[in-house]
Amino acid sequence: MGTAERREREKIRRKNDIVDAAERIFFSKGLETATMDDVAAEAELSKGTLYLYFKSKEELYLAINERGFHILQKLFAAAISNEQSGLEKVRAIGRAYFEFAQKHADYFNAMLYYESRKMDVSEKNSCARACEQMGSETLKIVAQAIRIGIDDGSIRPGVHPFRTAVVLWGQSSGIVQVHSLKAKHLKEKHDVDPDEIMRLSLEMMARSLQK
Amino acid sequence: MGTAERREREKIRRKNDIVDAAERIFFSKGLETATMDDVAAEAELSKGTLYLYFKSKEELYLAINERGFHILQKLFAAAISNEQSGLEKVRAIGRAYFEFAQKHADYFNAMLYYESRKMDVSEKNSCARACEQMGSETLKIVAQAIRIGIDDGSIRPGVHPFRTAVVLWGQSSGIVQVHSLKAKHLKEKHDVDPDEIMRLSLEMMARSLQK
DNA sequence: TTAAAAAAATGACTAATAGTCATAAAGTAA
DNA sequence: TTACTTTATGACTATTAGTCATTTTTTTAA
Repeated sequence: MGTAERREREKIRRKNDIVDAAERIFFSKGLETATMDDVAAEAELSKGTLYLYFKSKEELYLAINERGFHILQKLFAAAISNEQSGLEKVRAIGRAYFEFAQKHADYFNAMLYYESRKMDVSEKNSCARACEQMGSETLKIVAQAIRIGIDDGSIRPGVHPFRTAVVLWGQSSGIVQVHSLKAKHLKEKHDVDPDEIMRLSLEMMARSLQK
Repeated sequence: MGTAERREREKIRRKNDIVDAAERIFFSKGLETATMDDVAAEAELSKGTLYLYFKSKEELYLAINERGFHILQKLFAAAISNEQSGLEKVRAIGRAYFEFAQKHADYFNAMLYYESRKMDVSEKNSCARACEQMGSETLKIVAQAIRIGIDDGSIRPGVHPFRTAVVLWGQSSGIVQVHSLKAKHLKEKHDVDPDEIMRLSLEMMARSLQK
C-alpha cells in the first residue's frame, strides 16, 4: 500500500504551503522584522509544527531563495534561446538578470540578503546546496554563451570563457545591487536615472568583450 | 572656564575608545554574534553607559563603517596622485579598492554588511550621513579621474563621467564582494584563482573606457 | 472493531540579547 | 558645605528563535 508515498507527497505539499505563507509574511514585513510566530500563524500552524518542517528561520529563507533561483534560471534559458550571436546571448542574460531584479524584487532582495552573508560550508542544508548548484549552472550558461561568441566572432578571441563569466556575474551583481539599494539616493542626490545606469553597465560590459 | 570644552573632548575620546573596543569584539566574534554586553565588558563599561554614548548597535556598526570609509578615501587619494593619465588614475582607484578589501577585510566586511541592507532615509544618524557623504565624494573622485582621462585622450570621449563612475563603482563592488564571499568556492569548486578574477575585472573595466 | 504503535501537532517554556530606567556616584559651581 | 548637573550602573523588560513533554490523529494488525 502507498501510505508512505502519500505521506511523502503530503509532506512536500505542506512544505510548499509553508513557504507560500513565509513569502507572504517575509515579503510584506521584511526579512528581519518578520517572526517565526508570524509565519506559523499565516500558515495556520503551531510554531512547533512549523519547526517540524523547517528546522530554522534560515532554512525558510533558503527555501525562498531556491524559488528565486529557479525563476532566474528560466529567465536565463529563455534569454539565451531568443538570441543568435554569442555576444547577444550574453547581453540577453544581462538584461534578464536586471529584469529579474526589478520584476521579482522580493526574491531578489531575499537572495541578496543571504548572498551577502558568509555562509559556512559546514551548513549542508539541501536548499543551500541547491542554490549553490544553480549558481554554478548559471555561470556555466554564461561561459557557454561566451564560447559561442568567440566561435561566431562576436566576442574577441583570447577571453577565458569561465573566468570572464565569473567577472560578468560579479559586475552585474554589483550594478543590480546598486540599482536596488541606491536607486532613490542616485535619483535624489545625484539626479541620475538608475535604469540608465543599468543600460550603461550592460553596454560597457559588452564593449569589454568586443574588438 | 573650559569645563564644557574639556567634557566635549573627553566625550569624543570616550566614544573613540568604545569604537576601539567594539572593533575588537565585532571583528573577532563576527558582527552578528557579538553582543552589546560583550562590547560593554571589553570597553570596561556598564551596558547602560555604553548606550549613553551609542544609542543602538547599528550606530556602533556605522561608527566602524565611518572609519573604514576614511581609510578607503585616503587610499583613493594616494592612488590618484601616483598616476599620470586619467585612465591610469581610474585603474589605480580600482586597484586601491581591491587592496582595501583584502588588507582591511574586517572593515570591508563591516561595510558590506550594512551597505547591502536597505537603509531608511529617515535614519538621520550622523555616522550614516557621514558615510553617505563619503560615498558621494568617492564617486566624484572617480568622475574627476574620468574627466581627466577624456581630456588627455586616455579615455574615449563620449563617456558620461559621473554615470560611468557609478557604473564602475557598482561593478567593482560586485567583484570585490565575489572575491570576499566566494573565494573559497571559486578555488575549490571551479579551480579559479580569485585574485585573477579581480585582475581580469580591472582589465575589462579599463577596456570598456578605451578605444 | 479495537488496541497498540507510530506519526504529527501543540503551545507553554527556555535562552539569548537589544534596549530601558530608576537609582546612585561623581563632578561642578556658589 | 550645599544644591545642582552630569555620568554611570545593573537589574529589569520585551522580543523572539528554538525546544520538548504532552496530546491528538493516523496507521497497522490482530
